[in-house]
Amino acid sequence: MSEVRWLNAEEQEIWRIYMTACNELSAHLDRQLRRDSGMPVAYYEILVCLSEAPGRSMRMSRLAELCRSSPSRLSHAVAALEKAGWVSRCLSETDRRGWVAQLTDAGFAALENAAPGHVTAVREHLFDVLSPGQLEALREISQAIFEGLDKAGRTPGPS
Amino acid sequence: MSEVRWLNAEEQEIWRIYMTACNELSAHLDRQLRRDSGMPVAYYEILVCLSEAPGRSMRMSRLAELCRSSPSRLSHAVAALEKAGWVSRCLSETDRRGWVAQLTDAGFAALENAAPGHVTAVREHLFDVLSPGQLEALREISQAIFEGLDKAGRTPGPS
DNA sequence: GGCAAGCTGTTGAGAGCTCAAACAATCAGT
DNA sequence: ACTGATTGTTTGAGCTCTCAACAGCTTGCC
Repeated sequence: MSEVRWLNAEEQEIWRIYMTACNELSAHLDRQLRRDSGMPVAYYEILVCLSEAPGRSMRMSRLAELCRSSPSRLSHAVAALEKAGWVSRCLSETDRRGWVAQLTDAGFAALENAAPGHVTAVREHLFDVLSPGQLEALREISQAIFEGLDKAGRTPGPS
Repeated sequence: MSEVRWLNAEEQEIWRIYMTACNELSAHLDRQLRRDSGMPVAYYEILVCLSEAPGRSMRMSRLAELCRSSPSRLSHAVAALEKAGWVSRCLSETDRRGWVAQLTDAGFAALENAAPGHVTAVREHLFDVLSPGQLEALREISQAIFEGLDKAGRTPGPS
């Protein structure tokens, strides 16, 4: 029940520029991918995960875990990808509750078509504007933030 | 027309952890604000901008600029905020094309109610997990990314 | 004055997300 | 086996965002 520790001007600026840069970068990449390949970044990441899996296929639950997606969100997304002909679904043979998503040939082709533009944009707007030291710092910073969230998530704390 | 410069394993890890940390932090704060105060972060930011403006009111176009929002998005958002009774709109007196959004007393009260929890969450998950040196680095990194995007936006370049 | 061009903001359709609810298959305990 | 809890996934409603199209006002120029 202690007093709120408000942000001073400097802290507000850091907070604001951090969120702005990340959001604008996400938005830029999403527009690029939609325009050039007709898919949002979230769908691209699903296809990438599938393409790297053995047999280009994976259980829905495992896929959701890798993509940091809720089961519901993944279910909707895979339904859309199925409609586009990029993914197919079939019942798991070992556990009849489960479904296995598989990348189709058309899906793999779409991914091969989309990847160069996407990777080029990431390199241009992230790796080309930061020094090696800054990249290492960014990794450590991001890990600290992520671990802080993760810990709080597992231990239902104050916020 | 040169070859694509793919990301190596280390670069992929940095890219991935950066996006994940920022997205998870955003999602965490959005859930907190929705749960405790019934508004998404995007709406909270609109209310903050208005609360700091003279007369707690501002032209829609200026507000969109400050919130880094498209005119359309802001228009939808303010319509929702008006429905909630937190914002009111009236025609500009100087330019009859324009509208002025104003924070209502109920909107100011909602903001006062929401701010402590939000700021506490930001402090807990950002400022409390990073050292002063990391915060300064994060500011510089974010500025570099943002300026890189901004420049590319004004000069229609490769991506 | 009159007209084209530009600015300001809204609207509607559609896409993707979240949340809560549902449902079927499995597991653990008796 | 039977029952209840748990797991894996889907579904539907509602919300917010994007994009493209539109409408009203203003400005500059003849």
